[in-house]
Amino acid sequence: MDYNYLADLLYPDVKKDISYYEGLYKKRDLSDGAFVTRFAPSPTGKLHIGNLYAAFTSEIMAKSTNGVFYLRIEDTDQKREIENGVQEILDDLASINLSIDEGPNNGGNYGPYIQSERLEIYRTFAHYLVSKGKAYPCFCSQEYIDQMRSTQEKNKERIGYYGKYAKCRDLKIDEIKENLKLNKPYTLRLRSNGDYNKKVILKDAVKGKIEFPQNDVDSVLIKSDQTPLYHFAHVVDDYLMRTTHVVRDESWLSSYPLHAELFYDFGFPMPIYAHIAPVNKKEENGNVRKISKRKDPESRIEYYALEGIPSEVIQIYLASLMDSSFELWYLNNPDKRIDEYKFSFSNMSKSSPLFDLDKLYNISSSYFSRLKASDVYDKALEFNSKYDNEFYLLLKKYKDYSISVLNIEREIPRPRKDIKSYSSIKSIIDYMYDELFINPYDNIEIKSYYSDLPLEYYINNVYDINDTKEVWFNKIKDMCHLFGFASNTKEYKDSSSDYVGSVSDLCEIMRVALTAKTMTPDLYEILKLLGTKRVNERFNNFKEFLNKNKTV
RNA sequence: GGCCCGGUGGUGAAAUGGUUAACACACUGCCCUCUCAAGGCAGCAUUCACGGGUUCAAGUCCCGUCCGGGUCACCA
Repeated sequence: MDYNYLADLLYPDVKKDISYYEGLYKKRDLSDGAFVTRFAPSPTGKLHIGNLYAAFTSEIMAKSTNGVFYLRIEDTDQKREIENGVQEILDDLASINLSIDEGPNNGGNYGPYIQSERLEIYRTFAHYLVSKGKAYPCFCSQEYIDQMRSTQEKNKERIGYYGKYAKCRDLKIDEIKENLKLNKPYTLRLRSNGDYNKKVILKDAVKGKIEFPQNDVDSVLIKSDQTPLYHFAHVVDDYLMRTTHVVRDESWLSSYPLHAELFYDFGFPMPIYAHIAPVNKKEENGNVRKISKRKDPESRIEYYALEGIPSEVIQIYLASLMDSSFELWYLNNPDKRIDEYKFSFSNMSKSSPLFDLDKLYNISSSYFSRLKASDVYDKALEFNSKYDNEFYLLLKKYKDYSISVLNIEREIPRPRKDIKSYSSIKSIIDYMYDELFINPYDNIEIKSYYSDLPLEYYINNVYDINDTKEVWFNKIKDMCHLFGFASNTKEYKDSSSDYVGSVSDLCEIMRVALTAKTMTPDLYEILKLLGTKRVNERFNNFKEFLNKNKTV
């Protein structure tokens, strides 16, 4: 058969040849050891943390080798596509701050980066394959395929379009012409030369050496609607975009033999593959499964936006999932950038990690504790402008004051670690704003030692806003005995029956009066920041509250 | 079912044939402390899925078994 004739018959519109595209998308001029990686999602809905894990892995490997990371949208299946799918992917990636070098919105010399805009390229490459006798049109109906499958299942044979089941493999040119004339829909299939009894070897960057039987299935390359299937598009695109490392989910492992054959047929060099295990999730009942957007709210990207977990934190978490040695390194080098760490595929776990929210929050609170107050303020302002207008306006109105509040026990060697997300800030400092201190004592449990007398004494005889912390606390200790409190906890523990409480209980009265909470940051700092007027007000209000509740 | 991948504490995991199986998160206790958050110290917990074999020596190498997962589309 004259394959050139067949190729022109099937693709009469193809005028260019593959060397045109090879010249157009030249080998990238990068330094030795630079990786070219990509993230190639389909616009079928929001991303989840597992997708992000793959995307981040690709990005960080490129970044840490001074390579290129690009985004390619795989939208060749219109049936599954959703509205705004591309935008959602872009938003999700932006929310964890991945730096995309090339993509639909970033430009680049290897585009288009959306597969539906590359159809002419695919047709040219399909034409090439047909002209080499490596692909052929298949007019088999869905009914035939279904029937073939059930026969194979019944006979316990391997399933697939191969060998004697590949009816269209050896169609005569006249038959093909006849079918085309009748406008019969057809797919383009690979004419496989593989031998199932021979091996093909994958040297995977993560999994190591894996042997498979060779592919001998005449897989569909181009659908009857003329759009390519993943396998075909992957080979063409990753070659033309000069990808050096294909990072993808391990579920692709089993289609490696097909991909290997396609690369071979085209005569293209193969990229290095890194098949990574998907992120899993443990259910309440102990079952482990792949993390899911629907079932696991914390797997959705919006969860982190809503919680106010910084993108850096997510990156640090993903990095430690990728390579647990990173964790130790980062602990010792908290000021370095993530990409300064030398990541390696071979350090990646071969098995699926379990998603661990506790660990993420732990990383988050450490992260927050290292920030400067003004940085926390800026980001908190930004966060609340989206999610909490009331708090946003307060932060904005009392800028310097708010920064001081956020600076309590911060920017010191062992800073507080109570903030774990931007959304948690409000509940930690809300009492510092009169506007949010409304009916504060409603839920206070009045303890036996609560009394307004120490407050009264404190404000009249002790309080001096200019005291240092040490002087202040010594004064507090001194006044303990006047009201039956032990001046230190040891004293109280030794003979608790002699006292109504200890100095910590005395402080608790002040703390509750000022903040309506029993647990807050440093009391001294709070007193200072609230200022004389408000301390007076709050003490008086608390006194009123105590009196009212005593009589009832 | 065929093919492929995986299996070290509750979790992430280190270990490259060589002490008592690191470290981090979580949990528990103690210390420190005006409460909390921290910080310090200690503890809990892995018969390295199971069974054989090789070796002076096995989590590590070999064989078998079991369990979990993936894949076998005109989805990606």
